[in-house]
Amino acid sequence: MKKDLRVVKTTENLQSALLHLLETKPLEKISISELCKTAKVNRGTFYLHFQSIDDLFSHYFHEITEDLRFAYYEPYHLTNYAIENVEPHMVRIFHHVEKFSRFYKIVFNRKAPLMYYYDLFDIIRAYLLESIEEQLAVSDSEYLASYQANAIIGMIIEWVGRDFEQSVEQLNNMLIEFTKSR
Amino acid sequence: MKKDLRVVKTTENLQSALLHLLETKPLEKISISELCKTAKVNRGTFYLHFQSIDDLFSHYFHEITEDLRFAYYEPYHLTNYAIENVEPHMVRIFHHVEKFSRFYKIVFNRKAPLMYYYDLFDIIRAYLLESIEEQLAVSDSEYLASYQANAIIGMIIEWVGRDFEQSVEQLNNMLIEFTKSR
DNA sequence: ATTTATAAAGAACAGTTGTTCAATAAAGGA
DNA sequence: TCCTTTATTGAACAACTGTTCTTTATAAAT
Repeated sequence: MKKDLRVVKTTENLQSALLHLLETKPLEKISISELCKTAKVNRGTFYLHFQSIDDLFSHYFHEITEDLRFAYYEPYHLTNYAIENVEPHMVRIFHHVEKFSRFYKIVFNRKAPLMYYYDLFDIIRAYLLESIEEQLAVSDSEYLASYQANAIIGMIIEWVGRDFEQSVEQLNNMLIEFTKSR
Repeated sequence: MKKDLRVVKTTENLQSALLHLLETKPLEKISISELCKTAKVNRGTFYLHFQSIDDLFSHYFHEITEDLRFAYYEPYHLTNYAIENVEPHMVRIFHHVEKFSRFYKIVFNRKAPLMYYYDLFDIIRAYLLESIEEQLAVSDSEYLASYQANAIIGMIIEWVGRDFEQSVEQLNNMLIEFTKSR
């Protein structure tokens, strides 16, 4: 069951129109009308696929996070989930964020909805949950995963707020330091 | 220089109208028109003080977080900032969130803007920053504060997602456990 | 290649948004 | 108390939103 080519075409048009408009103005100032005009898509058609600009961006951002979900998945599995080997895994997270820094500035904007945040959170949390599980009670390890995942995002928030002035290596070294003794 | 009574009156009316409407529908479905109608405030007047429903809620939520900022401030200072005494301080955070659970469900909603999140984040981060500072480089301790503050919020996210099924004591015990060895 | 299914366009609707303006009302200062 | 200042109102505006409907176009299935 493959997708109707017409749907593929319109969603692609909408997506690239969004990227184009993002070069000139912030996400929250892009109206659906304007977007459809630049995408040459009828406004009613937009609502057939998305319910808001945020929803459209969310779909696009989900594609970005696939870079984290899949491209970085294999190398981690090679490390046998040992806690000592969390390091290279986390380097990849910071590297990924830097690679798409333009979009992470949008994701962590005060006016951005939490939906993007949760997309990132869920991925990191799932990674960490795989390397926990053993000794703790189930709900405790779920809380630990959320604790650790969000801690890392805390560093990313700080990083974005400082406009990426630190290097990926510095971020990684700090993370190693922080997880060591607290 | 005290505030104009008319301003106090209208903002109070808008705020209580918002609380009233929140009993019947989610935040994102409340329109400015509807709000102004129930508050008996002219729509143009709304824009004199706020720029959106989110902005109004943000102001209200800021009042809620004062419960965390001030009411819980003194007891913490009495403990001399010792790391061992972070415990009672953190109990207060979870207690505060439970006390205003109705609003924290709104704050952590997928469609809610990050502005509320940052309000909470900044408070917890400021608390933690006070108890760090000593041995680390300045930027490192800022990153550590963000790391730890957001870790705690990670637990809150998990807690809200589970509709507060764990007790404040359980949350606190887990936090003690997590900060001990990682 | 023709038929069938359905996506997209186009047009229309009431309601919302953000803004501006002159007129009015109400608060604060002397 | 009177005067001055300024917050609020009410009305109007174009633009945007969310939705529905019919018609047209285009992909998929046979």
